[in-house]
Amino acid sequence: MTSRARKRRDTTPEPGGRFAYGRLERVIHEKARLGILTSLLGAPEGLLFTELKELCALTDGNLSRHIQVLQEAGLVEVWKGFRGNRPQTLCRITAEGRTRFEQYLEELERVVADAARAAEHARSTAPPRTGSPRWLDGLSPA
Amino acid sequence: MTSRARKRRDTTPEPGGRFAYGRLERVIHEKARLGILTSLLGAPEGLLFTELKELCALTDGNLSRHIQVLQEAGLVEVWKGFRGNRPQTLCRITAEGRTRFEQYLEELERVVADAARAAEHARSTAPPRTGSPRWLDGLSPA
DNA sequence: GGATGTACTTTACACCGCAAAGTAACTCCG
DNA sequence: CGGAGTTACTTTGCGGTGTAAAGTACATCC
Repeated sequence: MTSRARKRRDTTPEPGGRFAYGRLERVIHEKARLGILTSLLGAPEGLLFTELKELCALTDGNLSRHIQVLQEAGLVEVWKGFRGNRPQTLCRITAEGRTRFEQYLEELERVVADAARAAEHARSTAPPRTGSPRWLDGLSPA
Repeated sequence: MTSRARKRRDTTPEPGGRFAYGRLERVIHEKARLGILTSLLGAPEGLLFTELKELCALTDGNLSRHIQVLQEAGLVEVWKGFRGNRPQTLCRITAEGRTRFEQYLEELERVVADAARAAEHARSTAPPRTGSPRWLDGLSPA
């Protein structure tokens, strides 16, 4: 049932693939942003720019940019105001942000579980292999 | 104890930070590569290019590039040879690759655990908040 | 023999994380 | 008062990179 009449070359992968992890949203799947979202998940009342900066050990510019991205993606809301006379930015995860992050986390758990299963499987079937595989005709190490 | 004599501006974050996740290696922390490494973890004897392509639902070019990156990082070995008269590429995770990936996975578990804790904490303390936070003087939604 | 398929590699580019520099307003000190 | 330093950010610049598209080389089918 491979469709006939593909005009030009088309290497589009069939969806699926046991280890494709398509649900790992790009916007979320990022070191720094993972930290930010995790922090915010635990603080429904929101966190200040400075608090986030500390928690995630980010530079100002870095954090600024990531917040902007998360905001544009609709994952967080940003409130700008003043505390006394200094500017203060408050970030809060949105309802949508929470659900999307939770979906992402489910997929992450799947990664961890798959890896654990894989490691287990490998350990139980074959002793850790070294040396060259011999079932290839002409073989070269790189 | 903040060091005196910082000549110019320096926003370098102190290492640490509860949600910094510094152990999430860049090379590994990538959707596609996560799939590849997980696949390889479960197959100590290695996997063929085509098998990986299927498993991870990647295009040829894409997979080629990622394998190259992983190889340059020392995480996988690549063997090139022929099966019959067609070229066949075999990838195998290296010993170092396995340990680095396992370290990465530990950090990933930490992310998941932290997020779970955060969600739990949020649920138990405050009812999900909506509306504007009122403890900022001049507030504006964006 | 050329059209199509397999098994890749190479190229091209748009996007993006991150550090450094910039802005603006306040505070401290001599 | 002035300027040096701090806070709380935003903007800019650039080097790195994921991905689609095109390219290569060989084999097979009609």
